[in-house]
Amino acid sequence: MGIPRRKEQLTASSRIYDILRQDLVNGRFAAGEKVAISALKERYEVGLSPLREALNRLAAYGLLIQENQRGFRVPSLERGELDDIAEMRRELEGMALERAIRFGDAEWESELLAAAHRLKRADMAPEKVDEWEQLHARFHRTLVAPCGSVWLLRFIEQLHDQFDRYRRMAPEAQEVRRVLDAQHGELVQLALERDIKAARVLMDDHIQRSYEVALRGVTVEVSPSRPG
Amino acid sequence: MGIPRRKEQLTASSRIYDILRQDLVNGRFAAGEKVAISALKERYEVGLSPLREALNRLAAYGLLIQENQRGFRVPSLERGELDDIAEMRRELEGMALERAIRFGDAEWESELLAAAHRLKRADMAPEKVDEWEQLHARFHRTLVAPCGSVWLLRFIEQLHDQFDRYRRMAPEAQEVRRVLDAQHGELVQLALERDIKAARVLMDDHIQRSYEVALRGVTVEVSPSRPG
DNA sequence: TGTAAGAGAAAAATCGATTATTGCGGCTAG
DNA sequence: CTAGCCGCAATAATCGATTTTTCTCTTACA
Repeated sequence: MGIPRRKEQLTASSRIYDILRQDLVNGRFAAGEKVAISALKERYEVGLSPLREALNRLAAYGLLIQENQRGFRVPSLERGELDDIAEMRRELEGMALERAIRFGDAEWESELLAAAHRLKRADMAPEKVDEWEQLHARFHRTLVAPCGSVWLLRFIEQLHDQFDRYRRMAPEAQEVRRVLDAQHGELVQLALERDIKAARVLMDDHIQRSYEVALRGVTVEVSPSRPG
Repeated sequence: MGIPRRKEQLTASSRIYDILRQDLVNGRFAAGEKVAISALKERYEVGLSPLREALNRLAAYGLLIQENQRGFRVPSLERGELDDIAEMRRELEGMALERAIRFGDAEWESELLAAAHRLKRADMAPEKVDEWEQLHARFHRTLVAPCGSVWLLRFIEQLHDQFDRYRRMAPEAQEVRRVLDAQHGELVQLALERDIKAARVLMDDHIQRSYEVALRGVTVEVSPSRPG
């Protein structure tokens, strides 16, 4: 099955880009930290050129901050920025969901059910959290996929990556997590019923609750010893 | 006046990035064309490393398409994509304008009047068109600047660059141009009056008319000899 | 006449070394 | 003391050369 296309030969740049993007989103770099290029070079066993190309891409994407003549930094976590990201997620994902429900066909319904099922079944044990995150991201992508705008999808993806940096820094919130997981199922339900209005309301609530979880990662950051 | 900040020392990468971005937006590369890296190297008198870093950034930004192991291409101009870009501009700039009118202060009003005036006074002679484009972009930026969301502004900027690629490819449309220019003044008027609803309607119309101009650049592309 | 294989050229990607800039310490003049 | 300046070490940026992959053209064979 599938087109017998030539095997997609990845470059070192693209490989390291994917890895770094994951690691940044998953909070494996301290927020605000300076990126030591030569350290990364060893840590990921890659040459300078592909590494720098990957860093340049990540900066253009918004997961790193580039300062001329002084390299790259991991963006710090700011409450104001999280507010902005969450607000934009509400706006754009709401818009996309509405369109997806309007345009999505039977094939979409199947994929949506499948994605939701896989996510529900997935193990959330600490060592399998990366896998769960993949399925979670995929579910949300599937939900809005048939919205008809590649640019809208692109922006949403970008915002998701930004948002997840905050969420993954925050402490676990089991009670809220249960509610959020249940909402995934409800979103599918409303999508299949083509209830645009209710779906938007639920999506808003879903993002709002996620936001409140993510927020705990920011406010906790304030050190009690330093008044800054 | 201004903070006595250290002089921002540009890197070769950043310099070439700015230049290429301009040239891409202004249509100085044929749509769909393959980017010959070594040709650019000579054309812009820059080394391979900074050039490649700039190209990587541009691809992440969406002004180039990167294909592993076979370099970079200039995106082709597709009607469907222009539709998407224009639609998103309407949505996002409408949203941003509404917020800007709500949050903008007196300082904003001054800057807006100034930007509109500079644009109106600007010469549109063919050899000064780059300057006019700068002022035009700046006017639209100023209009939505106080919307309160850096991400929204970022997306709008990106869409503007995409949109302008199409618009600058299209043949001149003097009559429509006059209407569009007049609308700039009317937008300022409505912004100062804080008439959110009317401003959004006008912005929608403004983008729609610009879209229709830009569209002429796409449909003309179709060769009469080939029926595809 | 069509298809596949392969050599050689062209282009992309990467490496290793070099150059330029910044950041930090100590030193000195006021 | 403290502000400012020098020089050194660390780091970022860039260069030139090399390796790897793709592209193109030719030839062989069915």
